[in-house]
Order: sequence, then structure tokens, then C-alpha cells
Amino acid sequence: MSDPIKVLLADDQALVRGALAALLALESDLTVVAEVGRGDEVVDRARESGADVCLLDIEMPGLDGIAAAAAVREALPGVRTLIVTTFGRPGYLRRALEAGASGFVVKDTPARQLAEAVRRVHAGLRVVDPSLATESLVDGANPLTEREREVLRVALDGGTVAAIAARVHLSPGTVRNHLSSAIGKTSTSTRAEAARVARERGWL
Amino acid sequence: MSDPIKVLLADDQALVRGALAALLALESDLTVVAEVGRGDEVVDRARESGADVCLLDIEMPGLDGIAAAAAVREALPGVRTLIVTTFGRPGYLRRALEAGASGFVVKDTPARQLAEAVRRVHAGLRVVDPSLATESLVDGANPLTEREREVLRVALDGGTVAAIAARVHLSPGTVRNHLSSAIGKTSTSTRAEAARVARERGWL
DNA sequence: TCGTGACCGTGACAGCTGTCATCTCCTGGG
DNA sequence: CCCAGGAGATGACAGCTGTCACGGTCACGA
Repeated sequence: MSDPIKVLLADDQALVRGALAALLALESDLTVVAEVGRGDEVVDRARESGADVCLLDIEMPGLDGIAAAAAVREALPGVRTLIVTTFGRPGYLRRALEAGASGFVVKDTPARQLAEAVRRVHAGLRVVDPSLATESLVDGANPLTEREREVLRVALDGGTVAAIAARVHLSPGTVRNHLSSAIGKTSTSTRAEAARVARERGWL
Repeated sequence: MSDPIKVLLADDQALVRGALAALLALESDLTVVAEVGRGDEVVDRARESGADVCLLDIEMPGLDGIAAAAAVREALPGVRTLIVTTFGRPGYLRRALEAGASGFVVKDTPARQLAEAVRRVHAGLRVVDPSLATESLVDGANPLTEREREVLRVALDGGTVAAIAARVHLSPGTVRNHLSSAIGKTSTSTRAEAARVARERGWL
């Protein structure tokens, strides 16, 4: 039998991190060599520990899991990344694959499938949650422009147009134009609704 | 040595559920006797399995963890409940304790403390995340009335006042009055912001 | 019994929002 | 070269929103 697969775990919730470590420790061909709670520590710790596969949550402080996957791709081309996340938003899948992730699994897949996903990714295969793959095709690509996304992200907090304009350094009129455009593209009628829909689809 | 403590796990994410089971299985004095993914299955499965302690996530379909704790308290008075949740919102802690939960732990506590929390709860002790306990006192009680909460919950989706009014069966004018009152109580300036703040504080 | 407060509603008003037309500037195809 | 499209901005307009004042009902405790 060959050497065990070395795994790095990245999740901001310590309890989940420890629990996943316990779960993977049950597999004799896997070994957890590093655990981090922030996205911006992934590359350094992966290098130090000589990890083969990085399990990355998306919601993390410092750097989100998708950006961390891109950073790993850049700095350590031989290391595979597998996104493990709570939210199966179609846009996340697309962006994860664009960032060079080898796999995408949501947190409500059965526990025993996780180890298998790690093995497949390590073997150079792609692992994609099948239910999401189809949904991703149906939803199509992200229609929002960069500025529209930026404005919508700020609009999530719920402030007035004037407050949004101040935070993105634009004129209030321009902000309203971008919001109006985003409202149209999301088939909604208020900016709060548009922001919610865009977030749910992983467009932000 | 006495019999192991029988634990029921409730979390809507199968991966987290399985991982927590693996984590607790490392402790020789604990045994996971049931796992459920919905709040409304907790009481039945706890009864069947003869669980001593129920670990409950808050975000669950069917019945949320706090309501599930109340249901367990009602149907199985001898069974202790321990809330294990992602969000350390002060209002959640208060409501959890009011619902009869014996403990409240957030998911970024260290993994090894979970088993200890289970033991303490089983022994009849209260376990409360210390950082939250103080924060809960600072924030004070939920100042929103029942109607204000209802209107704010619907307002989270971001629709117009007319849409909210239709969903709660009130006149648009009344909805605006409730929203205005809620905006004042949250020290915000728009209903979207008020809804966000109220949700973050666990007031909804 | 009275006062208090939650609740529901109406009407009015200032201000904010969403939409549209229009303009300029810049960039990347064809 | 010209054109399309993103970005930034302005002005106008109808409609929506947040606020306030006011009136009414009901339940609860003093």
C-alpha cells in the first residue's frame, strides 16, 4: 500500500474542523496534516505540511475558500483543492471551478462520501455534486457586471442609496442606475430583493 | 465505570452530523445512539433511542433547534438538550434557555470541549458559552412586539410594503407603522437595515 | 374604574427610490 | 476606422417609503 493522502482542513468553525478531522481519521489511507481557520493561512500551511489535498470551506475570514483555491493553484500547482461548503449556490460552483478547484461538495452529502471524494480528487479526477451540476447549467452565467455586483454587495446591509454611494465612491445617481439594472436582471422590484436573489445564486 | 452517555445528534447537514458523530465516538464514555436531520424528528427518535442528551443545531427544517428543545422539555422531561449552533446571537441564547435547553455552545469552540460540555449537561449542570453570556446581558431583552417581528421576518425577503401587507394580512399603512417603529427600535433608517439588525441579534 | 400599551387603521407630507432619456469617456473587437 | 458595451454622471418624474398625528378597539394591571 502506498503512502497515505495528506489532507489540509480549512474551516472557520473549530468544532466542524475538529469533527471533520475525526471523520477522516477513520480512513486508514488518509491523514490530516494541517488545520486552519482562515483562508489566508492555507497556502503557507499547505506548503509546510506537504499536503496533497486541501479541503476548503467557502465562508472564511481573511480569504474565502474560492480565492484560497486560486491562491493554491498559483503557488502550489501540484496540490489539489476540494471545496466543501454549506451553500449549494450554482454561481459558487462555477466560480470554484474557474478558480482551479478539483471538486465541489455540499455539506449535506453523506459523511462516508467525503473520504471517497478526497481519494478521487487526489487521483486527479473531478468531483462535482451532481444535483448542483445540472442546476448550474439551468441558471446560466452570472449576468451582473463588476460594478453591479459591488453595489449589490453593499446594498445587502440595507442602507440608503446615499450611504451606498458613499461606501463605493460613486454618485447617488450612478448607484441608482446600477441598482435599477440589477433589479431588471434579477427580475425583482426592489434593491433589497435583488441583493437577496443575487446572493442566493452566488452572483456576489 | 458506569454506562456510557447516550447522545442524539440533530443537524441538517449530513456531513457535519457524521463528523460530529466521529468526534464523539473518540470518547469512551459517550455513544451516539441516533442522528436526525430535521427538528420535528427529534422527540420521536430521542424516545426510541433512550437518549440522555440531545445535541441540537438551530437551523433545521421542520422545527428549529430551540423549538425542538422546548418539545423535548415537554415530552421527555428527563432528557437534557444542548444547543450547538453556528451563530452566537445573543437573542438565541436567551430564547434557548427559556425553551429549557441546558446548554448553549457555538460551533467555533474547540472540538475537544464538546465532549466535556455533553458530560456537564448530562450531570445536570448548565453550560453556556462565556463570551455570549456577557454579550447577552449587554444587549438586553428583545424590544420588538410580536407584530413587529412578524412584519420584519417577511421584510427580510425584500419585497415592497404592499407585498408584505398581503403576506401578513394587514393594511399597507399598518405595515408601515410597524416597520417605522421597528426602525426606531433598531436605530436604523430603512426596513432592510432594521430586518438585518434584528436578525443578527436573534430578535426574529 | 382608569390608565397603559399593543394593535389596527387612515390621511397627509417630505423625502427617497426606481425608471428613463441623454450625455461623456474609455476599451476591445470586427 | 467604427461600433458595442461598460462605466460614470445628470435631470426629470411617478411612485413608494418613513414619519407623524390621530382615532379606535382590546386586554391587563393598578
